[in-house]
Amino acid sequence: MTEATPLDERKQQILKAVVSDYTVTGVPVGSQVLAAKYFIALSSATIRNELADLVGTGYLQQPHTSAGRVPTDRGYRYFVDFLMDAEATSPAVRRTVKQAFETAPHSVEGILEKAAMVLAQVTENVSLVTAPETSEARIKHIDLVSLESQSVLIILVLEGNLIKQTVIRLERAISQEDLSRMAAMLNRKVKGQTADELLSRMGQLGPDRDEQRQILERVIESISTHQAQRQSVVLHDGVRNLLRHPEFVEVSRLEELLELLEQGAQLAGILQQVAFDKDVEIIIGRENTSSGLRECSLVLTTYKMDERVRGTIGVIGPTRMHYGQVVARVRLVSQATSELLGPLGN
Amino acid sequence: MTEATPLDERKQQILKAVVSDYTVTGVPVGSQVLAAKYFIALSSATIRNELADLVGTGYLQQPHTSAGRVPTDRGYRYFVDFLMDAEATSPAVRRTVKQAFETAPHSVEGILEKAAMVLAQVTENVSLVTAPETSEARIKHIDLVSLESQSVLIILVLEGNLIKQTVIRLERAISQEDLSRMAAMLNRKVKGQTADELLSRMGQLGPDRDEQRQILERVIESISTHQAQRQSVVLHDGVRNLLRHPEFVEVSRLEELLELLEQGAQLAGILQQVAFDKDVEIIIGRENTSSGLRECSLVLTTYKMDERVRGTIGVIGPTRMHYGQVVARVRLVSQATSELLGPLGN
DNA sequence: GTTAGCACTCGCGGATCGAGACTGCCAATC
DNA sequence: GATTGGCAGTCTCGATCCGCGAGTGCTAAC
Repeated sequence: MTEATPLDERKQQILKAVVSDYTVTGVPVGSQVLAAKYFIALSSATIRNELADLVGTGYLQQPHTSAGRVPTDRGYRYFVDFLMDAEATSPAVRRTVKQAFETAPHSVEGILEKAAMVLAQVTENVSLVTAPETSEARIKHIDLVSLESQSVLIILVLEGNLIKQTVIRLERAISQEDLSRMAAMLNRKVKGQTADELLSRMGQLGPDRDEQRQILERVIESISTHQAQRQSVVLHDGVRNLLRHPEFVEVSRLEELLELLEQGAQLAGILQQVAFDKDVEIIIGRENTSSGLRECSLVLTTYKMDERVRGTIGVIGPTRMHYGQVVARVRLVSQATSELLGPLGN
Repeated sequence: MTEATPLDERKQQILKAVVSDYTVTGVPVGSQVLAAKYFIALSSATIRNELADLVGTGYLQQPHTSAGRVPTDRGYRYFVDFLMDAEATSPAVRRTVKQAFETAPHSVEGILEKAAMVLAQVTENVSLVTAPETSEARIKHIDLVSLESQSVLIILVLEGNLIKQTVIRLERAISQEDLSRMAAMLNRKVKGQTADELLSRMGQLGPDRDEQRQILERVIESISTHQAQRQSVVLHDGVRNLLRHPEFVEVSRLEELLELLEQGAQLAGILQQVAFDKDVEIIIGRENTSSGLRECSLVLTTYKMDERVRGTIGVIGPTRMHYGQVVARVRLVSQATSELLGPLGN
């Protein structure tokens, strides 16, 4: 592309009109349509001149010589950065979101699943939600259950009623009574701390308490490995929505995207890089490092729990999407999710 | 269709050849191909006569006058009932399955997720797995965790380390110490019983133990509602595999199917009807009651846990699938899953 | 700077056509 | 009576062609 060119007012308005029209019709926008629908004071010839400039500076492109204009990634970028109107979400959408969350269970996972579902529904795209960071989540409760022989099931309740489980094998069999006593003791020591804190205080348990120490080590390990596992999983919903978009009649694009979604790891990497301080982050087309997302855009934000940012939530769709609306709805669902997760924090 | 016509040996062989060839090539099979590849002793004219008969009796059809023959649903049915060879699974596939399960966690959910994943992989179709029946699952452990104010988190460990959680609100606040005592008591009473059994013995807790009774009621309720919820969810994986099948270049078919998968309830109904006594059940094309599955086949079997049948596992794919291979692989994964779930039973 | 006019380009959809693949049928053959 | 070779007929598929319409770029006039 060429260097950043400041656009004069009229060029901005024309770019805005092209993006707006194209996102709803899906058809390349011609000079006559623009003159008739958006710029009655101007002739199509004038607009043609401006369009030619916008093509020259890389904000627009033509699929072929005698077609209308289509925004480039750069055009979309300019649009979302400077031209996009702040849109209010309609009452119908707010109601949909509210109702969806009313039936959500009292657990982080349940709420996030609902969030993914309703976000896909209201944006008509694929929703993405990362699992929350747990390494600094406070431990609420620990329980030990005796299984057969020397196996013990460790149940860990974290903030947000997030439950983790691991099975460990001990060197000798321990009765359920002993395990319960041990669990009670662990609870007193451990409650309200994070895995990180625990790790640094491991020394306080003397070497005499061998089994307790062993279990505690596994508890910490369980938190962090679960963390690693979960981070490569991205909840998503609404793949069927993509099929309605004409850009996916070619199945090959869909295939790349599905691969990304079903394996998850690469996608998780992208979502993790979302700046936690920004409001809503938009990644357009080739701005994506992943080639499968060449013609897709991501609209991402974060959700909070207990006043801290804990994960990413957003949508993925074709670059030709109604950014204003999608941004508003992603923000809405993110806020609703955070509100719902809040009271689970303690 | 016409009445059931017994097929003579040669017609059977021809039907078998048509199905076999069509499932691998995807192209309607002509008389010359059949004569050259499968029946060198016969002329194409003879085969044409036979083919015409098979069309007349409804086992085959022609897409148009000058095309080869394609099996009808009835043809596939005859094939899988009488003609299909028992196929052995290749060592490579066995290894894939084994390796996949080696990294599975020690919980029902984790194992079933892995099963869905690997089944999709080895059959190159979409895998389906229902959650296990829990109404007659034995309770292993109960734990009560005090949340803020009067809320209590009930954690329930069932057979197979299946964990369920619910939050309830009590009429008065109870300390964690009291809750722990109550949990210990509940554990003694409840351990090893099923929800059904508990329900019938509710009377044994006197009315004086009001809170205990209330909690117990919620425990039972939690098992059964979770049951209802879970039953409308069908684990699945491998949607991307479908895109490789030429029958899904038309996106509309895919859309119907995705809708079925993402909502789940209807599909769950179908899967539940799988006869638990049969080995592998195959449902072909229009034999499906659901219109979205008109051109799909299901290959289903069950998995066991603790010697009892607990759920359904299988795949969904286009009617044109390699039934012999798919059946063998579904069976393999089902057995591996059952073996892995077995030791979790106690 | 704006505009009307005009020649030009190009994609799209429909029509046409020939090649190729199979079939069904008939008459000859075993 | 079953089987077979031959042959005319049918139909799809892909390539090609063509005209329409949409839209452009350019030029000259305002």
